[in-house]
Amino acid sequence: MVNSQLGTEEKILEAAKKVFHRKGYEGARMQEIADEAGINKALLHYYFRSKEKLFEAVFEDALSGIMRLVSTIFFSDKPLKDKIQSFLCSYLNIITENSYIPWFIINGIYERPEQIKAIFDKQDINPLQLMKLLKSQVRKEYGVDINPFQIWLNVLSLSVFPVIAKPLVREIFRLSEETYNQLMEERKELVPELIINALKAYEKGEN
Amino acid sequence: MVNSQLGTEEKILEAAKKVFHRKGYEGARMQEIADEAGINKALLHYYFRSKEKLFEAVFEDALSGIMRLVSTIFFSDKPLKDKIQSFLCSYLNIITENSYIPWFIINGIYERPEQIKAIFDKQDINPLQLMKLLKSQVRKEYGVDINPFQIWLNVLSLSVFPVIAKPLVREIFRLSEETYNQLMEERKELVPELIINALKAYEKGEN
DNA sequence: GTCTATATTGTGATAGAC
DNA sequence: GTCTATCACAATATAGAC
Repeated sequence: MVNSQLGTEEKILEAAKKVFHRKGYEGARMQEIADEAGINKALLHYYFRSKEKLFEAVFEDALSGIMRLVSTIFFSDKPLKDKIQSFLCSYLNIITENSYIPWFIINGIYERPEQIKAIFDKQDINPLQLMKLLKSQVRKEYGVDINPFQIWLNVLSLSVFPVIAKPLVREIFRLSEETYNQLMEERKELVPELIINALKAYEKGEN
Repeated sequence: MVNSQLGTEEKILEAAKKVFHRKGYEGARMQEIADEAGINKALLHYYFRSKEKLFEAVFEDALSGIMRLVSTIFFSDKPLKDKIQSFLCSYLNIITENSYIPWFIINGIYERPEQIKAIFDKQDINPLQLMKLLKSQVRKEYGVDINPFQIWLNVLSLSVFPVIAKPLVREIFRLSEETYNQLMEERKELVPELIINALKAYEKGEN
C-alpha cells in the first residue's frame, strides 16, 4: 500500500512502478496495481485509459531518470576516472532501493520494442554528443584514439550487468545478499581502475 | 514452421524454444507454439502436460548448453587469456543464431524464480569448483591473490551484457545491425586484453 | 472522482471422437 | 497420436449508479 498522503494519480503511478518494475509488462496485472494503490481497477482506467498508457508513463519515468543521471555526470568537466566512479556510486546507490529498474528497462525493449522505440524518440538528450565528448576526453587525457562506443560498452557492462544478473549469480554460487553487496561495494573502486588501466596500457602501446 | 522431418515431440520442443526464447514465459502463448510447430494446442498438452512443464524443458536445455560451454572451456588446461578468448568467441558465435538466449535465461529468474531455482538445483556441475580453479590459475600465472568472483563477474559482464543490451544500445545510438556486429567482432580481442591487463597491473602494484 | 457490476476477449487446459 | 469442440477462468476494459 502506497503513502496515502499522495493524490490519486500519484498513488497509481507509484503502485504501477512497483508492479511493472518487478514483473514487466506481460507479468503485471492491473488488479495487482489497483490493490497496491489501495483503489479499484476502474480508477486505473479513469486516470490512464489503458495498461499500455500506464506502462508508458512508468517506462518514461525510469528512462528519463537514468538518462538524467548519465548526462549530469558525463557532461560535467571532471576527469574521466572521476566520472566513471561517480556514475558507479550514484547508480549503485539508486539501485539499492530499486534493484529491478535495470532489468525493467532492458526487458522493455524485448517485450514491447515498438512502444519503447517511440519513447526513445521523444527523449531530447542526444547520446551521440556524449560519445563525441567521451572520445575527445580520452584523447586529451590519455593521448589515444579509441572507439568511444567500446569504452561506453565497457562502462555499462561492468556497472549494469552485475546488478541485472544478481539474482542469477547469487543462486548459482549460493551467495548471501550480504556477500553479494560486499562484492558490489568493492567494485566501486575496482571498475574505474579496470577501465583506466586499459586506457593507460593502450597509451603505452601506442608510444 | 519447424522442420517436418522431426518427430512430434522434437517439433514441439523446437517451436517452444523459438517462442519462449523470444517472449519469455509470460509473453509466450501456447497457441503460437502450436502454430510454429504446425500442430494444434491439444498436442502440446498431450506431450508436455502444461505450459510450465514445457517451459521447464526449454529452460533446462538453454541452461545446460551454456553451462556445458563454460565448463568445457574453463576446466581445460589452457592459459587464462586463451580460455577467456575461446569463451568469448564460442559464445558470440552461438549467439549469432540465437541472440535471445542470454536475455531468456536472466529473464527466467525474474519471471519464475522458484521454478528456475529448482532447475539449478538439478544441475550437476559445481560452479564453486570453477571459482577455485580460477583463483589458483590467477595466482600461478600472475602471482596475485584476487577474489575470483570479481574476475568472473568481469568476464561475464563484458561478454554477456553487450549481447543482452544490443537492441537497446542499437536504438539509443541508431546503430545498424552491421555496425554493432562489427563492434562485437572487435571485442573478441579487446575484452581478453582488458581483463588480462588488469591482472598484470595488479601484479606490478603488489611487487 | 470513485465505486460495483458486467461486457468481452484471451488463454491454458480437457473431453471425447477418430 | 491427432484432431475439433469446449470448458473454466483470468484479465483488460467499460457502463452506469452515486
